[in-house]
Amino acid sequence: MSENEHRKATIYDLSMKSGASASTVSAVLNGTWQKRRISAETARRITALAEELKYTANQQARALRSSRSGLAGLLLPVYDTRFFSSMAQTFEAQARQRSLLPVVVSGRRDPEEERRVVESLVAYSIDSLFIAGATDPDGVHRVCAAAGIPHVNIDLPGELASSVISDNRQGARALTKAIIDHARQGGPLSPDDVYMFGGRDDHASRERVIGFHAAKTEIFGTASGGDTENTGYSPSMTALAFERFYARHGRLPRCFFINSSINFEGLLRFMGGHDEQTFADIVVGCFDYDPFGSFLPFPVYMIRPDITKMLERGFDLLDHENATPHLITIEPQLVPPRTALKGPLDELRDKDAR
Amino acid sequence: MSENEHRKATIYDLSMKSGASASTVSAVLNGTWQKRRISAETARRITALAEELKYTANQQARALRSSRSGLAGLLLPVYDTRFFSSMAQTFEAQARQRSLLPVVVSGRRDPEEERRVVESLVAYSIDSLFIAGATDPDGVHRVCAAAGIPHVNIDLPGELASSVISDNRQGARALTKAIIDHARQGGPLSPDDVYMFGGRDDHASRERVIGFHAAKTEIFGTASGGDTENTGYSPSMTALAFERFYARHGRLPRCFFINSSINFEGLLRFMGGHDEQTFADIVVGCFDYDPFGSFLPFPVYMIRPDITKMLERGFDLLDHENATPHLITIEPQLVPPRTALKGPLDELRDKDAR
DNA sequence: TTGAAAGCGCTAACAA
DNA sequence: TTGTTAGCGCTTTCAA
Repeated sequence: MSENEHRKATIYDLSMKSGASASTVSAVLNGTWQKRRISAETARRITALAEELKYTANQQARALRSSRSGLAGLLLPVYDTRFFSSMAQTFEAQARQRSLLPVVVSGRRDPEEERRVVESLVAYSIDSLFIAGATDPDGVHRVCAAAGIPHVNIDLPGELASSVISDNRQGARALTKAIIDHARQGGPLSPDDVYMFGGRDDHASRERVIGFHAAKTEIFGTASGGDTENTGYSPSMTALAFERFYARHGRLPRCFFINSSINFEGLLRFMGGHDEQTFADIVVGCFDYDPFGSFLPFPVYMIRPDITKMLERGFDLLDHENATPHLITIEPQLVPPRTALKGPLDELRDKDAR
Repeated sequence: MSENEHRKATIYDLSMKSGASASTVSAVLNGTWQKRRISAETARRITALAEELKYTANQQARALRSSRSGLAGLLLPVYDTRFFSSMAQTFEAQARQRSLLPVVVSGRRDPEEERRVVESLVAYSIDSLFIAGATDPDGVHRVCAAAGIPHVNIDLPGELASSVISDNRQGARALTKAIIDHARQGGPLSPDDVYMFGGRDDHASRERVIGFHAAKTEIFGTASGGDTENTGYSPSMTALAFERFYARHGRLPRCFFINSSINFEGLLRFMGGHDEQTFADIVVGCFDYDPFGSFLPFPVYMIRPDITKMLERGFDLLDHENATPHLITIEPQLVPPRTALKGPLDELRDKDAR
């Protein structure tokens, strides 16, 4: 404590001390002074004074008056997944580059909660909203539209606003081919050896199922039925699905595709109850990237969506204000087993090592 | 599009339509109406009208007037680690319970950046700040103090403000004992077989080193020297440390303690370049929790800090406004290998499975 | 090249 | 029990 906790300086303080009017001070400090033909000398004086008094503008006042808050929102389902936390990280960097303050919130895959948290953002008049992985993007769209807030969907498309998504179908196809090819090296494989677990009835999952079947058909000439199990985005339901399969067949499928890292956690739970034997000859694909997944005791192929590019396109869309909703598709990356990719923070972390 | 994008309703709109004055409307809508002795009937009428017009208060105006913004800040080093993303998730829940809007920012372990991002929060007059894992908590403290913003340190203590931290020393001691006990089951072990990698010269790392040596001394009677390697919080530096060790000894240590999941990623990178033989008989401890880490092809013990409790104590401290800085220590949890703990979101995810 | 003045939407004395 | 009034700190015409 002991610090000088005096009120923050305002433009009126600067106005007093500089002899200039408050409006002049305001113009100098928010960069519009050239336009207002204020002399460079005056500007310099005021800037120097501002620095000396450590002036920073009150954003609430600015927002109230100009009705632009300088806040950019990102709606996530959850944070604690590699995919979404990377997205938060990347979003923060990109928002700051545009001198916006990022506000990240999570809707917990509950349409009600999604609406509530977005309304809490709307109450702060955020300037724009990125909707990532919402259960009900169109519901969220409606609350944004009612408040006149520009918004884009990221990773999961909506009908009513522009969207930037991963190429789920091609990604799933490539992933499926990769695990089948790998599994075949261990001996002949039939379509019945190739399963898919996780996901639910959303756009991404549907596209991935299509890609999954496309790859099976290309390779085997047929896709066999009953080879996908919809478990929602739930670790425990996914674990149960594995238990059921195991109880029925006395083994896991030779080769399977897991819909996301959240579902992958279901496999981890299953692993907790079974010995290493059980996993001796399986080959797994996961439509998500987590560096730890890559080093499990069996081969794991993963798909990493290109988050940086998705967000960049999202900002582009907001800048250009299209009349009709656009759909932009971004190619994801296939990550082979035992690969530790560098993240967006790697240079930071490295720089940081003393 | 096509939506009715009309201006949001204000208390004046409600005042007009209800016949009551703006201040009455305001009092009703912000809950102070009992105190102002406004009749229940009036309150009811106005509330109903507000609902009908979907009124929500303009938080900027409220903040400007009342100088309380309703924003609660959390400063993290990075998001994309299980520990910090769980913290963000838990923080959001707890902030919302107190009807605050959580704003999470990352300082990237750079004192400069930390100050900058905190200043950006101060510009929005956040009501309080949680400082988690800052490189320079006291620097951040100074900018908060200058602006009169209440703040607490979480997980890493500061000298100048109250702090809630994990019991790093006892946690490290328990972790070290656990890995030594486990490794001894595979044959006799000498103190030279037990190493520590990662961390740097901060409070947490120092405490962990003390706990690490305490455990070794308790078990072996001596701690041997040169058994810790400071790599910073950098995956690549940690990977290099493993490479160096391997080059010198032709193997990894039988038993080692990794300071955090970020350093653990260094081991993953090392794994990418070496075959499974190399990891056949090692036992690893990690002072951090990641569900994937638990299922690597060798035993991994982990320590999970009790994030929920740390944040709760943090909010308590802010509520009670102590004059002198307090230090609160929270016991972390030891997680044995092949354990998939449930997270704070588990019920949500499960509920979610259809 | 600059200043005066109005007002963004809300809260909180103070009056009535 | 309710209304009037004066700002919070800023932006933005409009006038000088």
